[in-house]
Amino acid sequence: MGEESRLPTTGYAILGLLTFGEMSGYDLTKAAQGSVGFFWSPAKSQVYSELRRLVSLGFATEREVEQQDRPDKRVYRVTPEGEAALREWLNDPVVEPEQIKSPFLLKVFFGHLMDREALGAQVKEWRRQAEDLLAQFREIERHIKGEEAYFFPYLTLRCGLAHARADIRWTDEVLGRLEEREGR
Amino acid sequence: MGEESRLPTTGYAILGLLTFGEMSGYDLTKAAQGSVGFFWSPAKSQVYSELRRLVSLGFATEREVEQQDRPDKRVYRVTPEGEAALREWLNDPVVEPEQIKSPFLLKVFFGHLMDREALGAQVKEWRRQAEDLLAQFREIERHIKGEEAYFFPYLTLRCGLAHARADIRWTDEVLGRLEEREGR
DNA sequence: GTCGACATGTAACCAGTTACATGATTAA
DNA sequence: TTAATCATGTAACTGGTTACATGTCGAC
Repeated sequence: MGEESRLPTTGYAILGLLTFGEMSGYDLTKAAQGSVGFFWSPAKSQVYSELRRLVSLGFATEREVEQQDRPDKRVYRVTPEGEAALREWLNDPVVEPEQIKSPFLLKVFFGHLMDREALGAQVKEWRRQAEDLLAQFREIERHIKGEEAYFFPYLTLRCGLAHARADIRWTDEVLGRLEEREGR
Repeated sequence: MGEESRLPTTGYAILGLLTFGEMSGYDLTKAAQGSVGFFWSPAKSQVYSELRRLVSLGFATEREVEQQDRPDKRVYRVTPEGEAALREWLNDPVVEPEQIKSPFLLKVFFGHLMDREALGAQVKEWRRQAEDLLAQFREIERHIKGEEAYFFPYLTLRCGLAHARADIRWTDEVLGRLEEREGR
């Protein structure tokens, strides 16, 4: 016991989603998109291969479901061992820092090599995207705010909201500084 | 011309850093850590293999430098073609959304499966890390604020500052909500 | 009747990580 | 003299992405 064979994080994400009920790979991919996808988004092929591993480790069970209208599917369910492994990971006190990949910030960093208008346009586009996200988050908030069942997801949503707002304010600051610099 | 053979983003990151001067793979890795590393951090082996590709594409040139005290090294320089490719990428109006991987937020999302104290402790650790980052950013800001040469890097720094502050505020909110919930 | 969205998954590839290798210098 | 850090890089592995495959249903 304590056989610490750390899964890739995607594995835990899947186990976590499976605690909400039996799902197929397709279901999981969809479920992720609308929830944890904002801070953890596995590709679908990744979901499928990870599911195979979870089964082989005894962390999930597989069941074939035949359908008439649609392709047959395999649905998965967490086992007690799977949930134990998940809990162990969750309670592990090590807090990995988040990792960000932002091609856009990279471009800004090298802004001196960009055309003036190209940079301005991209910053504005970035702002638009942040506003889109913010609207999406607000919409979700309307639905889950105050719902005890969504207490923890709501916390992560609040984080998303804070970041989207910070991004919008930042783009305004940048646009201001660029204009001011133009004047010099 | 316009031979659009899109490099992986790491390739552009390296080309960008090389515009500041001739560097070895080791130098590049170090340089990235203190600057673009906050939003784009290639592993060193990735830097080396990408350099090989850049040379083979004619985007960089390689030069052997012998040293007595230390291992010999190969230093790299951008070619005009390399800079052109970089500029093309920079000016391309497509703005890719940033991608975030946050095992921590994933844990919070599944907080209902965590032990009370474990969650609290990890949120506090998260806050600590955000404060560390904030301090680091403030220190960098002291050095580069107002320096025209660092105008664009400074913009990205401002983004980092905004995010670090948002994270700290968010953790405080979370801690508050957790406590309040405890009472119920 | 064709085109896009829903539904389910596999295979091939590549980006990126971890582990390995090696030697010199400095601090304890 | 042993360990840690600087300095430079390669090899082996794996997580994750893109492209491929296939069939149904609804909309136009």
